[in-house]
Amino acid sequence: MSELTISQIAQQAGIRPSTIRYYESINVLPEPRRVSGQRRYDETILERLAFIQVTQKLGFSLTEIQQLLQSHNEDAQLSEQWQNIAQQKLVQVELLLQRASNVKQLLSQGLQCGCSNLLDCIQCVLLNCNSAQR
Amino acid sequence: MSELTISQIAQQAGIRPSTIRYYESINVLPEPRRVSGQRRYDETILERLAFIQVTQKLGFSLTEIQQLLQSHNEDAQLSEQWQNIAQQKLVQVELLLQRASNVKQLLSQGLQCGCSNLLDCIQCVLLNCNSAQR
DNA sequence: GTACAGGTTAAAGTTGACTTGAAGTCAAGA
DNA sequence: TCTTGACTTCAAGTCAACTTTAACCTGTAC
Repeated sequence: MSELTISQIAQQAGIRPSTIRYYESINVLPEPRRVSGQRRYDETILERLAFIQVTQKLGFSLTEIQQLLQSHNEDAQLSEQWQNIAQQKLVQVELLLQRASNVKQLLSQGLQCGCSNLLDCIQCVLLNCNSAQR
Repeated sequence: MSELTISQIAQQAGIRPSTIRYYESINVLPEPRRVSGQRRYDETILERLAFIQVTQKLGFSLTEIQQLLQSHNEDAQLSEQWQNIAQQKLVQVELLLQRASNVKQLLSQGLQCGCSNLLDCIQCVLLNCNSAQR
């Protein structure tokens, strides 16, 4: 039941207080309760912030994240809508995962083979050349 | 040896001609040869554009991408620099891969369990609840 | 030869995601 | 009571990554 201030939350989440206020202003975060005008949060907000951070890194816009987070206490249509968005996003995440593992391979093989630039490495990976070429 | 115009390249890469000119202006793409003032490309540019697109999605800035692409025909120091950047980036990509697969699990399990919003689903995934709850 | 489709540049505008600044409120401590 | 530190709002500023605009050029088709 511990109640945290905006800067405590910010610190734990690794972001700035202004970011939290901004998220609230665009409805990505709900309005928290207040103590003499100041925001107070419980720790569940951290879960939400973590989700926002990861999905952002995955290329979701804040508008999309807001849609994902907000088909709540609404009718069945919106629940369907969330399923649709989630389905779309799932496809995108899968694609990104594939491509990311290609880049991962490119980078790590590049580090092994000792190519001096990336386009060399692309060739190197495509040709499956493992030998160091200095 | 087919020579393609800027809009043909743009179409194949799924971007706009203006983006290609922009990339050239910030040295992410090399200056192409010209025919009476107009840019002409061969298809290898598509490889480079594909790489740019993926790495961008993975969170690299254009400045970082430029660094990765440009430690070329330069001395050994720059080659080392590219190895350093590649090493750093590899760590980031691995982290992102982990997190992405969490989100993937969240989204796909969310679709299975029929939760009507994401925070329910986070709970659902954490509690390992597989049953549909309507 | 003139219209037109598609290219060119340089500069200004846009968008998303924040950050900063100014001016004010509030509670606790000296 | 007065200062201090941490909060508040609202508006304006910033930054990356493009896009749009305006004015112009060029090769081909009629």
